[in-house]
Amino acid sequence: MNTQPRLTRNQDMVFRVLVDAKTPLSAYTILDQVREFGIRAPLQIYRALDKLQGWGMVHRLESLNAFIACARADCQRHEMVAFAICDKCRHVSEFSDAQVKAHLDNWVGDKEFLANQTAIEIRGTCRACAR
Amino acid sequence: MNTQPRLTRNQDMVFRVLVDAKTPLSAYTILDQVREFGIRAPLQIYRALDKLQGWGMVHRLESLNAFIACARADCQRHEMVAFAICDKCRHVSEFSDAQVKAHLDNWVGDKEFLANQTAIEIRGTCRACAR
DNA sequence: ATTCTTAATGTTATAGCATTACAGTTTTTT
DNA sequence: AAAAAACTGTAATGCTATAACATTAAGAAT
Ligand SMILES: [Zn+2]
Ligand SMILES: [Zn+2]
Ligand SMILES: [Zn+2]
Ligand SMILES: [Zn+2]
Repeated sequence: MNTQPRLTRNQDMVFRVLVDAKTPLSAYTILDQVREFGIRAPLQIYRALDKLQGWGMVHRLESLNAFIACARADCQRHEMVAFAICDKCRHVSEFSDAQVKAHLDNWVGDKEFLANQTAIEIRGTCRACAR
Repeated sequence: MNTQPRLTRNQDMVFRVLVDAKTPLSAYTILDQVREFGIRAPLQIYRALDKLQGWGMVHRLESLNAFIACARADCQRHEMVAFAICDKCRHVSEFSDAQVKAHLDNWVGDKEFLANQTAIEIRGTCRACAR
């Protein structure tokens, strides 16, 4: 998507909260953590998140209605990314798999479907939580 | 998941609405369509949807917060299913791809992640809407 | 520097999605 | 018949997201 400029004050606050978090956060949880810095409304969070997502710095986890900082260096490059989400501890592993991407691209190509964005989210239990 | 018994009154009403629909419906849209039959509260819809999902008769589209009747004969079998969702007309194509499943199984196997459920949702534009 | 233009911010209100808690009923099993 | 399990009804509440509008800040053009 668009290339990333210098972050504004709100964008920077939201991004920092997500980077520090060990688990995905909802927009309202982020809001709670930046209230002390003068942000008061959900919309301020959602606007910052929209920008950060556009720059590949943050991902939205559709099955959680939550957001997480990108775990990779430069995420707008690999464009199809998958998440393994632990339902016990909420740890999230981000990865990309070229072969999965190839197969899905293949399918949508056959159907002449124009793909914009793909969400792959695996819910389960991580190794640590499985003991 | 569990094998499907005879549907109760509420489950049957909700399922029929979804089967008749041409696009995914939110729980509240379903509610609107069954109010005339005496259902009044969202929870009655969500309870029916939970059961129907467990039996593989209905899928939840995470990126839409909406639900759709399964397009396949016996969906609890193939357990990893993907959706291509048109953002213009909301048409949804359900498909499964053994190779995608194999690659993702491979990844979670390496990480010793115990997968329960996988959501794959491709958002974009269908052939008809692309002209 | 001043105007023009675009992007970001602040605020309130509202819309949309989902669950908790509790009480009652029906169905199935023993 | 009694006990257990599944399903239903209802009200209240909580969480997630956007619409609408006014204001301010930042960048480009003259
Ligand atoms: Zn990423
Ligand atoms: Zn875990
Ligand atoms: Zn299905
Ligand atoms: Zn379409």
